[in-house]
Amino acid sequence: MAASTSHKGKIKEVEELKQELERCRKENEALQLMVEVMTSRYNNLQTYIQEREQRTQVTVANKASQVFVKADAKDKSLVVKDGYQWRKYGQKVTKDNPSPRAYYRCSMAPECPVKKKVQRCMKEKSFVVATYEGIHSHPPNGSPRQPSSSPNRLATGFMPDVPSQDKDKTPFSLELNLSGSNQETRRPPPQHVPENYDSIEHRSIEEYVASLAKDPNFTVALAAAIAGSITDLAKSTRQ
DNA sequence: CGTATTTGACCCGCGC
DNA sequence: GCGCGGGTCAAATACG
Repeated sequence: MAASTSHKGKIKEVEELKQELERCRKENEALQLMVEVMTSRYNNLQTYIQEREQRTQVTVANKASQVFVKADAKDKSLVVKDGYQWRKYGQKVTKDNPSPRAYYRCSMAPECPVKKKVQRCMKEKSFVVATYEGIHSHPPNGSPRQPSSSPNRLATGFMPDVPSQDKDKTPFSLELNLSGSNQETRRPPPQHVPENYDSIEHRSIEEYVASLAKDPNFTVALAAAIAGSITDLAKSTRQ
């Protein structure tokens, strides 16, 4: 009867494997559903943001946006990888911060009016603060010094961002739009968005991050970002 | 040699 | 008017 028990054992093993397979299949389905829901939400958010940007492009053109970038405290270069090419045209030591402030102009297109100021955060030396002014008249990461061939690009404008290929190089970045008081067309800023740079400087980053985590809007945006990453990952694994 | 960066000089707005 | 501070210019320098 040894052959019979061995046969039964094999059958049991197969059953167990089948169950395991079924369990994995269900888990996979659940995950796929989750990814689909998150992708859908992400797309909705993207569409919403694009519509808003188009509606407020005139006011946005005059607003500065600040980006916090995590950088090595020992690294003095103040380089912020944001997908654009910048030409340094000045450096100043300001009164309120011992670290020098660097002034850059966008060099990807000669007519591009965008400028940025980069300065190491006084309290958190592992962060640098980049302040962007204006809207790019060309796409990011294009061929250098090539003016945009499409005039429609001028109307839409390009806000500073961190392109996917540079995300690995930039451990952390956080974009803030410095909204003025006369912006009826824009949603009122959430509690965690400070009015100006000074208010960021005078609070600790940890405190700021903690307040971010409590904000439901930020949680939604974070979920969307994660969904985007998952979608990208799923695409790359399929290839 | 062409291009990018550095850095002191200069300009301009603001407060006193 | 003067001084101060932030922003920009431009000659000198560095670099590939």
